Amino acid sequence: MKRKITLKQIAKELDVSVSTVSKALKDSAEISVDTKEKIKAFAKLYNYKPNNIALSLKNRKTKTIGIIIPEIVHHFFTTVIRGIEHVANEKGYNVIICLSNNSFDKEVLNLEFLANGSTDGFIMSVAKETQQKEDYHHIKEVISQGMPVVMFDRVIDEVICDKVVISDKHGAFEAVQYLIDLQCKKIALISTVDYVSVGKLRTAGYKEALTTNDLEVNEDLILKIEDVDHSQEKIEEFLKGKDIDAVFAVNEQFAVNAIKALTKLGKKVPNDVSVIGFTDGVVSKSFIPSLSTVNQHGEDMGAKAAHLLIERLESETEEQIFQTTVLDTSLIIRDSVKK
Amino acid sequence: MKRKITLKQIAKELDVSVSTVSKALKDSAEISVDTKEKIKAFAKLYNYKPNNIALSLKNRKTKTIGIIIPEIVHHFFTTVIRGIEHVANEKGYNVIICLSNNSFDKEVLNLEFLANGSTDGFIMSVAKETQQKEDYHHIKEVISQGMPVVMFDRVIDEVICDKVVISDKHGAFEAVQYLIDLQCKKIALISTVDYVSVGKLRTAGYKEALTTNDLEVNEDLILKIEDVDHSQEKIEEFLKGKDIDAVFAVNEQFAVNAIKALTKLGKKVPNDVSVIGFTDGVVSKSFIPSLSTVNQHGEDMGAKAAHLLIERLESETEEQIFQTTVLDTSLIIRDSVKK
DNA sequence: TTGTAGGCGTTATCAT
DNA sequence: ATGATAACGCCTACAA
Repeated sequence: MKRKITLKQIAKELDVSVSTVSKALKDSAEISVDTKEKIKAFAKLYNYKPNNIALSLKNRKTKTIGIIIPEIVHHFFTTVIRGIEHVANEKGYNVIICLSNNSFDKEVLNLEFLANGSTDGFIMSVAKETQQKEDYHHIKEVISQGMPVVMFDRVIDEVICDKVVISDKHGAFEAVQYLIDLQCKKIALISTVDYVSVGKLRTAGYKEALTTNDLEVNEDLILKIEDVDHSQEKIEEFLKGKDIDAVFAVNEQFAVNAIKALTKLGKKVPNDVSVIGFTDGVVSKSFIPSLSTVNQHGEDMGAKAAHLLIERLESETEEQIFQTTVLDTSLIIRDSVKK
Repeated sequence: MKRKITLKQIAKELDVSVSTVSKALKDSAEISVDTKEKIKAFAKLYNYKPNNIALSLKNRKTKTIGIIIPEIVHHFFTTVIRGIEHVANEKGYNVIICLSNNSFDKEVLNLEFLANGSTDGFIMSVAKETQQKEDYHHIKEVISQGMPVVMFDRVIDEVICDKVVISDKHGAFEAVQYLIDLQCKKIALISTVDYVSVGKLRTAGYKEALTTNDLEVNEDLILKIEDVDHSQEKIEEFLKGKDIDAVFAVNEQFAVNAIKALTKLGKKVPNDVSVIGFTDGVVSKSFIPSLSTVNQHGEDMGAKAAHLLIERLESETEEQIFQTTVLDTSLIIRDSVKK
């Protein structure tokens, strides 16, 4: 088995110096055509590839971007990753992904691991547990050490860095407005607990839409779910006996759960109750009835985040002004709402 | 902004040598308690962390495992990753994920990138395009350079390495046998094109179940889908006017598409037609009717793959015997089949 | 107890 | 046209 070959080995075999080999392979004008040919042929034969680690050490940069996300199940994150990769590859960067599994400790470990030389910068969406603990020292730490960080989706106000978010509040507003325009008057909200930033914002959008239209916010029609694993039961219990004509759910899962619960309770979607969810995923299209959702344009988000990060990585000056980019959502109307 | 601090800087600040610092931070007995204290305190203050890149270069190992998978949308891959991470972290390894997006070129790039020093070994499931081209030089290359590779799910016979697969054929067999036991006689198969190894195997299992039960294999009842993006139309067209009492689909997507098509055609699932899919994903549970599937135990698969890889990484001898581990599947019966 | 030197693989600078 | 040397950050055998 031929181990990976190094410049040194090539040099020895060909009885030249290491620097000659290095230059030859870079097609330097300093080296004679003869030797260049010889060296290149040999290198090709042994499939020489420069060692990234050595290059990284020498250049003090890795040309790779680290992505840290809570979980990968979500179709949304997949699209964001695609957007990041697209831009990154175009600019000659590689991308490596680490999952926090929504665990604070895991997030800290991942960040430390990647920050110690493995990446030039980060694009991240923080773990639920981290938002709950409100402990962001690990992120601030890497930033203070000069690693650029771009946050997306679940962002933290108190961490100073570039951010890309969608207009959660406005997206929710539009969805609820749509329901109101359909003459719905008793619109339930199924949200997450408030420490999840997006849940909070979407709830705010819901409330604003109601008040803007002179509808009362009825806390009895608002459900906040802590434990996603048992959302189905919670939602069934919540909807039982409620007199409603629409449901707005802050994610795909809850929307599906709501429809199932409503069906169980003998209500027809969309005839009796219209339902709109948030985040367009795989389930939305497949589900019967297909789900109306607020679409988040994940790919644009990823692309924007990558641009912001790379710009910072490659700018000479240490710009201290950070920006938050707000991307619009769009409403996708499918079968789960009345026509 | 305090840049990341190095041993050298600490040494200079404290007016000692670099090796003294290095030893002190490792709590070496060679260094006096006084200096150790002093150095440790200073290091802590400046949050010193050894540079991974330098360590990797020195040790010629990175303690990280590279995962290369076609796409991340599949719930199945998510579970595999979880299994890998669990074992890897336990053994002190980190995990980085790269996506091939089912593209051959991307797979080659990812492999080259990670093979040049970034990882100690790979766990991978090959891209669809790669299986189609039957070009595996890139994988053979890294293996010949001494990087252990473990393949899972979509494995390649002609590449010699450890493999972890599920008993695709047997899983399919069991599913179809189940349908036969329900007295189904006209069972359609919706599969992928044959170059996708798992599609081929599952098709074989389907056929074997039929022949074992003295049922004829009717090629008219077999659909092979090339273009996943238009599977819905294909399936509708295929099922139109077909006299069948069951459908076995080789993935979740096709199963869902089939149910939708059947519903459109006025057939009831499961009363008129029973449906079983392969791979238990997010959609299966949510769908109405909930999907019966062949469950793949992705987490076990990932764990096994990680064990195999780490064993090879840490064994002194260069074992030349490779093993293929076959994991059992299990049938999950939900509402999409008759009781 | 502390320091020096060499090396991991590469490249840039400065000889020869 | 080619080679020697130093440096990136770390560790360790050996020297002082």
